[in-house]
Amino acid sequence: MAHSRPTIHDVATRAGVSKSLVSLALSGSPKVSDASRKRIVDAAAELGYRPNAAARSLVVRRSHTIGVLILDLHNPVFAEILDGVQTEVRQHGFSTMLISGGVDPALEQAEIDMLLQFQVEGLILIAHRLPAEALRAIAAEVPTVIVTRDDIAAPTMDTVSNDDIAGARMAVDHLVGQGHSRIVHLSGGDNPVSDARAEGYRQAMTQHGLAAQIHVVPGGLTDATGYAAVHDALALKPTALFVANDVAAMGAIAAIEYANLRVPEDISVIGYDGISIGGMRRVNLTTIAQPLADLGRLAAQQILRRINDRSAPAQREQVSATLVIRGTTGPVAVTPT
Amino acid sequence: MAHSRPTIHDVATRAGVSKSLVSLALSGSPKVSDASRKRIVDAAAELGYRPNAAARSLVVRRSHTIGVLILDLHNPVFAEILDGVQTEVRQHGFSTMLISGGVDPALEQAEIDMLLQFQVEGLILIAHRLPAEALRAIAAEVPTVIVTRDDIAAPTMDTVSNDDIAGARMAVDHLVGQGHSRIVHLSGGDNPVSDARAEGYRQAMTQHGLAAQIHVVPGGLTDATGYAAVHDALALKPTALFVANDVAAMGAIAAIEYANLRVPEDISVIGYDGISIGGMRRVNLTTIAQPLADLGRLAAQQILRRINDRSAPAQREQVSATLVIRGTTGPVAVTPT
DNA sequence: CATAATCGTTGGAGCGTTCCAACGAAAGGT
DNA sequence: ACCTTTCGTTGGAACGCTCCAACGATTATG
Repeated sequence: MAHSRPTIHDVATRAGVSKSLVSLALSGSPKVSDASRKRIVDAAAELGYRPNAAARSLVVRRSHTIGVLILDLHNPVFAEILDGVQTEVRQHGFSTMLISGGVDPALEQAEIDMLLQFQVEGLILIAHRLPAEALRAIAAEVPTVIVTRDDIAAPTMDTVSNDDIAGARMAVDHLVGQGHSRIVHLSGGDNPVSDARAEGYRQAMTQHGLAAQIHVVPGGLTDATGYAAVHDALALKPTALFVANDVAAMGAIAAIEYANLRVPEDISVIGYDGISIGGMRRVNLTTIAQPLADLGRLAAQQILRRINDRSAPAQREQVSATLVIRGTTGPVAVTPT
Repeated sequence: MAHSRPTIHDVATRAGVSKSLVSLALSGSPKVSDASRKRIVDAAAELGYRPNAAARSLVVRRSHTIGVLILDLHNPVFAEILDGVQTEVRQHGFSTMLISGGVDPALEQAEIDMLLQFQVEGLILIAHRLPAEALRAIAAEVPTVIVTRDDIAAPTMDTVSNDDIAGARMAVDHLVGQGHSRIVHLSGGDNPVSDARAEGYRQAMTQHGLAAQIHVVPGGLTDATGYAAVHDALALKPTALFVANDVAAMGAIAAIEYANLRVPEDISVIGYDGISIGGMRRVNLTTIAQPLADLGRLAAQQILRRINDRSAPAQREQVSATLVIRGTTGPVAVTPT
């Protein structure tokens, strides 16, 4: 039973040298004789030696780990962002410690505390629910970047997001371009991202002279809430729906079809996010696509930058979303419902 | 600039006690006077003290972290399993360190090495690609549980999986029950899980006296590979397709519809996994559903059990999949294509 | 009243590393 | 022949924490 792992000391005695030399050899120092190096490497291999990262990080005061908080793993958006983070971060010799937050902001704070105890060198928060104040406190302590939100400012906190207002306007523009005017927005509930998208909807509607047609139906960001919100939306007799995100849009489409209406013939639906399943022909969802993996990649780059220079000025990067026209939107019917 | 974090020593001097007492007080020992405890707690709060997990784990020789390796974050199956792992593990005061493996098995091994350097107390491998030998070496060193595979045995390695052969048979049974006989299997490529599902398909076909109809078209586990494999499958003029997993099934359906055939009227399609998006009405995929979150939960329970008793006998838990009939399968057409 | 037990507290050792100052031996320069 | 440099190597301190043995002061026991 290899119950206690071999330490550097075990390797040293086996190779007949001092532990210092083992450390030197294993970190690839040039000032170790070839003979010693070989003996050390062999001894380490025979013993199955693996350096203890906790001990190392204690002395070098670096953990080479960055913490990632994800709101909800079920939403594929976040998995795709995470993937971008992961690949970028790994290339620079860092690991990620992942926490998926719960619904409760207090729990979220506890999770972050735990990450900080592990001495993560940076924090990437993907769609969190923390109050601005708590966020600033965290950012003051450790390099932090927020993904998908940029409404909170702190001197040393970076953000990477897409311009939700602009994206929402693109959605409405597309719908109007297809001849729609009775365009209802299914909101994503009470959070900054959804607020911005609703705001973009209002702006674009107003700009197109459709201020009188503005209707925001409260909903959520999940399949179920999208499904449920359709009932209220249909009462407004829309010809098109702009839904706050793709997942909810898929739920909405289900509900529309359940009500014996066709998409897009009777009602056009456009989502937001650009999750990959939306691109599967089975789903075929028209959407405003964010470059999700890029979002993750950029977040990783920002955090690495700030780790190297903690006092760098706050950077708020924006990526631009693009309209992806697929099968759930079409021209308005000649005889409106 | 709070560049160097306060240590236990800082708290001690501020509270006017020794660092030992601080340690005692903060770990909730009863042998600390109320007066001292209060002073210590206050001092810690004022300083924003946060214990250094690396230092602690060095001395207590426990990291309270378990490592999770995920093959591919893009497949929603894994996210759902991970979610189950996460909630269970957290309840027991553990954290997770997540790595999403690449395509390259060598890279996977490197990732695991890194997890081990961080002194994770256990390893949960969700759909890995490691050779049996490497796996046994790892299991000998640290508690390990494999999710979604049970073909490799090691004395101290647990597995949790569903019975893929039985599940695949259920799929075929369902199709046969709908009158199908020209049932083609789109395989998931060359990996143990896909092999088992193909094997179940063959067994069931044989059992139903359809041995002559057995056709396995090589494919993969992604949307794109499912889409691509349909071309070969259609050449066999099937009335039903059993696809190795849900994601590929969605790709397959897209390809079928692109070929101007209808699902399920012309061709029935059944998948495997039970990912949640399959349940969205927009997708509405008939499938063999694994209890994914349960899979994750069980894996977590096994790892925790083994952490407490490293020499426990290997446990191979199986969960049972269930047939979920939705809209992509139906009775065979009276005039077969 | 002396001794023993209890209480709250403390210094120090040790966890597995890295890194620095310093070592002796060999090689080079004069 | 001596002094200096270079090379390979080493012991020990430090990182921040926990835990143990031991402390003095108070309280209980005989």
